[in-house]
Amino acid sequence: MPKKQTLKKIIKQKKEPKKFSFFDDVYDVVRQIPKGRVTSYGAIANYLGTKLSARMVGWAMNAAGTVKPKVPAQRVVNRNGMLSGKAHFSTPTKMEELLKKDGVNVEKDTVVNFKEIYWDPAIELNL
DNA sequence: GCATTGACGAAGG
DNA sequence: CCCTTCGCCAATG
Repeated sequence: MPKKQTLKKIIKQKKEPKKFSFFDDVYDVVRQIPKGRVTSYGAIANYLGTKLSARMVGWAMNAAGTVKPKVPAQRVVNRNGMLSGKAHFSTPTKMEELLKKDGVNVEKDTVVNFKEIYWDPAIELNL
């Protein structure tokens, strides 16, 4: 995991032959989310130094299911702890099921005790 | 190449 | 406290 870097720099990298892009970075972080914990798009964006571009994180997740080592996108929710992306899973209930399997209680498309199991990469990975 | 959209988030009314 | 607007930037038409 590289240190914080500006999105512009990441974009620049994207131009490089190297395939390391913003998305790969996002995937990498998401894969490090411990079981039973969740985080938000904004937190990841913040960790990558682009906190104002949380949308890009979500956009990156859009391809999460298409990449090789599948990304546990179910552990990534919006700032309210709502499963905003559940519609993008194979089935609308898949995300919830996966979370519950992780030991995360979900109620009405929202993570219970979200704040308590919240995992912030910028803090946990502390850079 | 401009316009629209999007799994977000903060700020303003 | 709910709703709207704006910023962010890649992808898509």
